[in-house]
Amino acid sequence: MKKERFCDMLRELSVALDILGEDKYKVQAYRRASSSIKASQLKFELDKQPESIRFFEEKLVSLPYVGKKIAAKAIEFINEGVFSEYERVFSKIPISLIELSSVQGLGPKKIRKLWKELGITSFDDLYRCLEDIDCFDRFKKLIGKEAKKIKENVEFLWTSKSEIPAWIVLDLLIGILGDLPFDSPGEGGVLIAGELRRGKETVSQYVPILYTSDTFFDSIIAKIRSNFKYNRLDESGYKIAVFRGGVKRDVVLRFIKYGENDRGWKFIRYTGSENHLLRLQEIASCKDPYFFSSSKFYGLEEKDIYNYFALPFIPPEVRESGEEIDMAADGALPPLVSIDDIVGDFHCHTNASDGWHDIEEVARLAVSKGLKVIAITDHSKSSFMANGLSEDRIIEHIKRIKTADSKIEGIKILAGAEVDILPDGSLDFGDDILSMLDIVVASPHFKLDQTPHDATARIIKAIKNRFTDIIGHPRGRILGKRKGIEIDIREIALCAKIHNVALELNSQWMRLDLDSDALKIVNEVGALVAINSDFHSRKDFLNSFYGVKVARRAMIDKKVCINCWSEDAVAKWLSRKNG
DNA sequence: GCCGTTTTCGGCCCGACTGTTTTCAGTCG
Repeated sequence: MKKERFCDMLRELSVALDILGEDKYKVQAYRRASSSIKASQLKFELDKQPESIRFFEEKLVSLPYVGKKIAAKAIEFINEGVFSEYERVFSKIPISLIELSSVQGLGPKKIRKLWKELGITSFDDLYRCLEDIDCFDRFKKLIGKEAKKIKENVEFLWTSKSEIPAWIVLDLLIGILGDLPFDSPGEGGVLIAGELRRGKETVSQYVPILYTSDTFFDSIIAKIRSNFKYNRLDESGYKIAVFRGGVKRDVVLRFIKYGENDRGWKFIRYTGSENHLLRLQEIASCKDPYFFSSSKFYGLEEKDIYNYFALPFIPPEVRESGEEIDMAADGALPPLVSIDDIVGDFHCHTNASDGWHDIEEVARLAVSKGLKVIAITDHSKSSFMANGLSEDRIIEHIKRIKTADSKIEGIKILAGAEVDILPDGSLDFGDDILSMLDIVVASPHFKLDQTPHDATARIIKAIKNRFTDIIGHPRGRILGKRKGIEIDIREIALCAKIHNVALELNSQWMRLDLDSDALKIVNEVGALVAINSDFHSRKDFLNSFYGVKVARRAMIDKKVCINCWSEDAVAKWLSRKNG
């Protein structure tokens, strides 16, 4: 958790220096160092021996983009909990100003203007200003014609403020618990319930956490107190202010104790959803609000309680509208994909574009995660920012992938690319290059403000390209930041089905794109689905577990999920374009 | 601030878009 905090601080520093008008390469250096340390395996633990400090410093400096100065800041941070450069900069600039950088259309220059000339120092300030006629007038004078668009973006963020992207809470909980127990209780009997257990992509600020052990609970609280500056315990739970993701969010961890006898119903009660619980009560013809705590459920496990209602166990992810209960009663719940079924990952980046590891490192990590087939899919040339590969570079890259494939045992490595879908729907590489690739993930990355009609036509055209195998993150949304394109998902799913193209559920926690509602439509139509990690760095193979939860919400069957297929089945599917 | 050297300082992923300041600054991906 210390490491994550330090990386966040470097990133905050980078944004602050940008607003203050510092050299842009210095700004970039802090940002890169933050990502580099985050992607590393380095642990932020240090005893005070000079030996171990020197060893730690050597490790830090060996990381890309980390030099002596940032290493010194890290050591200062570990010893003091903060570093002087951070304090120096944030004595000049309010920390809450950082929030404004998550508004689309506001860069460092405009943020500086808003701060210096309108006295706006936080996202809430900005929202209030835009709602006020006089203040909005001054805002328009300052910003010019883009003012209206920025106002829309602020309102989008404001309305989505009560919906916290799940990843922000997941990151927080990993920091506190070290693990994410959803299915069965972890250390101290801890089980994360609520919307996160149900795999929702955005959640409310209240996170129910169940536990049995008082000593473990005490250790968690001690950890929160020592590690979070902005926290407070009140009757609703432990409130922690999280700055991650730009806008400040209050997350409230509600700790609920359970024992041997009330475990079953508490798991059900605190997992929800409300509609699911109401439907269960309807079945029992009971209006008593304390229904679930009644003695008839004492000593029963979750599954036993469902049996009491003559139902099979209902997976948490599908407990939503209440209709799932009737489906379960009819035996109509399909077998759902599970994380253990995932043996393939068809969207992985290396340091040839914007990933952090080379081909062999990625493959070895994949082997250690139990994967049997992966696709290396670095960016194509139009993704300049991501160091996308030119035609010459991708040809060389394909050769390197083939070499790695022959060298590394226990996994099939496909030579692929994540090829940009250009605004008109054509792909960023010509047929000569596309035909050399084992697998093509076609994804939209820019010009994401098209009309629904144009955006749908763009994706449809990409599906119809005979070399396309998967449409990557079809909407291009970033949770809590960018809406992405609006597309006619039914039309796209129908087209994908005809052309035997898979639609991706990109499991990057900031994307989760397609979302579960869209996937329900894909499922109805019967098109193929790919649950991919969009691997960039070491921790990213973890992404898929939450992606799988989102897929389970949509009741995706493992038969249509290409990540569950054997190597032979994948090869057969990919060979269709040779016919 | 980092890197890679022609070892001590210059270069650092960059093209498209937008609006307006009509020649470029600001932002995005």
